[in-house]
Amino acid sequence: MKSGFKTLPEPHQQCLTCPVRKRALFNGVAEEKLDWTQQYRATQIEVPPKQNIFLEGEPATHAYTLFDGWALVYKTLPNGKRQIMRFALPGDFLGFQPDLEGPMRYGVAAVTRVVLCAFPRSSLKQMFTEHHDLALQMALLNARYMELCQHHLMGTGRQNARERIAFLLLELYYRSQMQTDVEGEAVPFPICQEEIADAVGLTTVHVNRTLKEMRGEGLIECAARRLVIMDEEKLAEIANFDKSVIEKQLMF
Amino acid sequence: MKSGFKTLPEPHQQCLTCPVRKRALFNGVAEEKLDWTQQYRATQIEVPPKQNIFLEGEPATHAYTLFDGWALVYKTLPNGKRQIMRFALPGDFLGFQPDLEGPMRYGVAAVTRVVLCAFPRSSLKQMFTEHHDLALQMALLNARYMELCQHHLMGTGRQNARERIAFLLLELYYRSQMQTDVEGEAVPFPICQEEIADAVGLTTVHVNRTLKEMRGEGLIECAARRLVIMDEEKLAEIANFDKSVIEKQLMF
DNA sequence: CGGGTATTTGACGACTGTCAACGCCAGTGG
DNA sequence: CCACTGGCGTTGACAGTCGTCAAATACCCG
Repeated sequence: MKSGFKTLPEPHQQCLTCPVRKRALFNGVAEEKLDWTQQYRATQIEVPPKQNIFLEGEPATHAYTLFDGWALVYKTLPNGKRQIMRFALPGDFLGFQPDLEGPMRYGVAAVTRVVLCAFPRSSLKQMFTEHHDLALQMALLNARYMELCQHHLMGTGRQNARERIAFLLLELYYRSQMQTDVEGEAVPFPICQEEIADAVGLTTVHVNRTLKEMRGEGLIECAARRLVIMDEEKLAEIANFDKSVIEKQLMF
Repeated sequence: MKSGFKTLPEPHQQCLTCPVRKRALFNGVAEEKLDWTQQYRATQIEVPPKQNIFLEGEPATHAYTLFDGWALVYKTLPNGKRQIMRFALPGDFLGFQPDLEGPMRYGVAAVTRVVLCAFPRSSLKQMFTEHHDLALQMALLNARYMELCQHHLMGTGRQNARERIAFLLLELYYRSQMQTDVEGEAVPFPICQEEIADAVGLTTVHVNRTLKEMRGEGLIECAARRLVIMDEEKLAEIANFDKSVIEKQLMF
């Protein structure tokens, strides 16, 4: 799958200019110390929509920071059913796992066209060992992803279709809004109903029915890869989404 | 709730003798460097069954390594429904989250009587900053918990009652077995059906029906706080539990 | 022995999945 | 320019899993 990768001629320093600095790995690392990241020969690559970045169970040479676009992190059951763990947005780190260099324990696929900053996985351990700010930062980042995963688990385990979908829409709405800093408007929403279904643990048919219902109630509008939240308050109520608490958690 | 805590007269060094060293925070830290943990004034405490260790949304003074007993990590929806994120077994770390010193984002409760080794949360950051092996170790530990959470999410989102329960039983069976190194026998199983239900996202009634069914088929036996897996292979098949893959992940 | 907690059971209904078909739209090629 | 094709969204009928409600039984501890 990786044969489609295309290496861009951008300079290494691009890696340090991730648009969403505050949630990237290098947040909190002193500017003057960033030079050494070059020694890990970071490279920028581009992946077209729908293409896999990691294949479940397969080895991988690099880990990545997502610079641009959306990706999805998933696992597949032996019977073929897919569960999406989380959607990755710019600034997110992809490819950290307990065995730093072992085969990937989850798959990652590009949703849109995606731009990645690559680190050789073989140097991750050294990187974290020599630069402890990075190790702590990675631990904190990972704790954040854990938070998302736990929310997700709570929703899937204890909420019905309406509630789960409302929750997902709000989560992506806020995370997306943080990227663009444009409030109250339509946010990019590049995922299809099948992806919503695989994320919240429903079938596409039922997701469709639920979205139709929500549109009918004037809660949301979604079309042409964009999402508008019409009645944020009511949607938040449905989702059991306590903005004051969760916003902080999403922001971190 | 914490009023029930009881401080034991054990020496600090107890903290370094967690029975499950290989998965504890100090794994990989050179023995001779462990002295400094004392400076964080680690204390051992004991918590009776059913008592909360962390309350959701409340501040907390300490984080913990679980030395003995089982605990459960949970979140609660505004409507009161509880979702158990994971069961913590000896060696597990409790209380790491993105905002190291902020209010707890999840609750933790003792399942059995529990023995904890406490670290002041206010010194966590310093601890991780000054000892980067610890920061990396924490990141890796956390990645492991993330793995469990993701498996859990996949099960809840994409498997039916039988499959989810089979998976949970096997997970706890293997994790529990690793603690005791006794194979093929009954393992301790101190959780009740309501806790199974809250973990896998079902009702107690349905959990009960499913367990009955499984017992009837000779797959398992569970009573008196103990669990026996009668037909491991068949249970693994039901759970879509690929032992060769998952055992490694559980072991890490 | 008594009271509280956990387990068990049955009847019923709702939510969600399955199957199948149709419509819409964009990209492709003649 | 138009037919063709594949992906995605939409809809309906029906079935099944699972939740709800309610009550009985078993178990544990003081």
